[in-house]
Amino acid sequence: MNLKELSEKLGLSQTTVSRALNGYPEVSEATRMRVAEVARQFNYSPNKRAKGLATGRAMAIGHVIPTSAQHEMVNPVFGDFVAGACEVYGSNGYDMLFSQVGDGDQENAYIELQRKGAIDGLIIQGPKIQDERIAILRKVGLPFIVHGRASGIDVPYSWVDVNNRRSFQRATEFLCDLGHRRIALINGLEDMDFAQRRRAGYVDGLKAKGITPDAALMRSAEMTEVFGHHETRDMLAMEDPPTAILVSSLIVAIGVRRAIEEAGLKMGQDVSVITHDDDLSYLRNGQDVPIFTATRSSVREAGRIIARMLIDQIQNPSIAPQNLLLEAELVVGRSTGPAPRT
Amino acid sequence: MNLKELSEKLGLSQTTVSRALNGYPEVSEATRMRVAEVARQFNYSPNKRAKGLATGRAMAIGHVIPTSAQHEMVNPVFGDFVAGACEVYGSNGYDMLFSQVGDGDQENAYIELQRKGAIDGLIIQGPKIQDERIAILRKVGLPFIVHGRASGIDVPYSWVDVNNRRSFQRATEFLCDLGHRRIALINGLEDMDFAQRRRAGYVDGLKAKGITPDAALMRSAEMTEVFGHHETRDMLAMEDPPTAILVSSLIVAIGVRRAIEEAGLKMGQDVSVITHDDDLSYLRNGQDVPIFTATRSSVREAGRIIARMLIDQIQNPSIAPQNLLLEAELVVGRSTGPAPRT
DNA sequence: AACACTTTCCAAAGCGCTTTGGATGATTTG
DNA sequence: CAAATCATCCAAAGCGCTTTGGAAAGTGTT
Repeated sequence: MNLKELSEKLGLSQTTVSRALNGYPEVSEATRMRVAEVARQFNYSPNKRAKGLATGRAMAIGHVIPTSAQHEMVNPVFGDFVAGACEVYGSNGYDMLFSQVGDGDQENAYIELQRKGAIDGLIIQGPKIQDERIAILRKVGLPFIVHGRASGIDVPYSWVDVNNRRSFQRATEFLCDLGHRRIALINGLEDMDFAQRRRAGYVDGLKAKGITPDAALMRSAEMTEVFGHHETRDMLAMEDPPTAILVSSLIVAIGVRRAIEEAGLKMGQDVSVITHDDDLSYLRNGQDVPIFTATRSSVREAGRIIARMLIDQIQNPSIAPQNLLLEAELVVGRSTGPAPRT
Repeated sequence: MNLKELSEKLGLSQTTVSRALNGYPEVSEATRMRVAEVARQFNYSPNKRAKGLATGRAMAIGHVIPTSAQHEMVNPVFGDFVAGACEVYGSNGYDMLFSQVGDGDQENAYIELQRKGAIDGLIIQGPKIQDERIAILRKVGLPFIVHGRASGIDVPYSWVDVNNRRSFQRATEFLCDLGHRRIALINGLEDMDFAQRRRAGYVDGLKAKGITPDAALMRSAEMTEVFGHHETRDMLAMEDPPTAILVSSLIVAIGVRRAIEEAGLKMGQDVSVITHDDDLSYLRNGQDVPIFTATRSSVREAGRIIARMLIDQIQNPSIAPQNLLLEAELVVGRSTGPAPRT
């Protein structure tokens, strides 16, 4: 059943049927009702490709996945983010489209995406320092919003980010106030913008309390459980081991905890841990009482916020770039305690 | 730059240019080269919507997300699966499209999806017992493959599944052979097909060893860390607590482990644990030595396999439904040991 | 009754591509 | 040398929708 057949069935022109269905005022309420009724009855719904071709809008929002070795999607944080965005897309009639793109020539990839007309806008995740995608997209003219920020990019662009620097500074100072002096940082990959900011916050916090940062206590890599375990075991074996560890993700923190326990120590007593918590649905930080003291900020909610912002921007292209800095809350759990006496 | 402009620039007809670009034989190699060169130079790429409209193919594969309370995407297993599929889609020119669909009338949703022509086929995840989606899709005529199976559906359809029953039976017998008699099962939601099969395997395993299943030792819910922790704490407080626990997911197992340790017990000594391990990239089961004894089967690889199968089916619609049963391997880690003497 | 508005509807063009059914000229064949 | 064949190319129709620019019918005004 297509428009033509439907209109024949109704004894109306395609124009009128189309207008009736899309809520244009040039059609009487009576015929609109009739059209709607018959359309429902025959299970008519317009062909998306044809509609897209005619209107120039795809009703889809893109997420580009670089073909790197470590696929972005496997990151559980990604899943929650995308779930949040998808909720908003869905209720606004947008679909979500992932396309895999060789990391080689990003530039052409975006131009092509624009040309192909498969999407109306896109979200950039995991911005790096000096991320080149921003300049490319500004040139290409596709609406986009960055989840995070890219240090070193001065041109205006829309972003939504968590105040990583402040939250890690607070967490660091919190640990200092508990008497800790040897505080480690297990960070994400340091070419990622958020990781840089977290480190800056951590260093600021230490300095504010008169502690000199120690490079041996700063680790960074892809945020896996195994990584957290490995680095913690390594550091606990040092002659001057840390008494507290600041961790970038709950998944990593689980590895940290495993290493602490394997060493026969007790978390929150012998070693304090604060982690960032993205409030993942499948990996809650405890139920009532938080397991870990954490800087918490729901990434799923961030997904919702960004999706809404992007849809706004698509529907109203003249809008100026918007920015939003979310504050993480510091929730105190049972993984922190006063520094042990030596 | 569209086809018309490009063909004018080349002094050729749209027909010829289109054919040159799509590899048809009716065009000389010389002009084909020329066309390709100029197309690259002007960064031409065909409009996807127009192409789709003309060819009737969308070059996109759908994943439908029901708008339930618990969003499917937040499941890390989902992320890995989808990443695997996306790799294969990408290298075959397909995009991946998620659409949110009210759980209310699934039937109409699929008919609409077909009608809208936004996708060429789809993957069904998380099949339930007697899953109605299969019948609907067969009727609608969209190619699809089920990740998992749906008990109670007898008509032929394509699926790829892990032999959940056998792997859980093996795991159960493995525990029995270690002397355990009180073996608990912490399962996923039991309206999910895989959960049913795992339970059946578990019960079979017990019976094969002459043990009567105890309903008090079988728990099931959404597979979160908190759930694993909660149920384990609950069961360890029983007067006749289990000495071994079979767990449905690594995430749940992490909660189980937390509860065991909180109770002052030692995993692999006081309480043995076997978990299913989907081999998630961000949540590896240890590095060299596995932490948990586990039934392992990479869900990411499953994603790749299914994607390939689906693309086959799309390109060759006359193909008969295909089925593939993957075997999980039982890897022995440090979470299991002989039953403690009482 | 003649006029100007509204209201309600329609025919046809256009979105950018593929594909059918020739047309044209070059090459081979009897 | 005329006829048949082949290699290249093209004009135009069509995919299913929206939207422009009217036309026809109904309403109210003088």
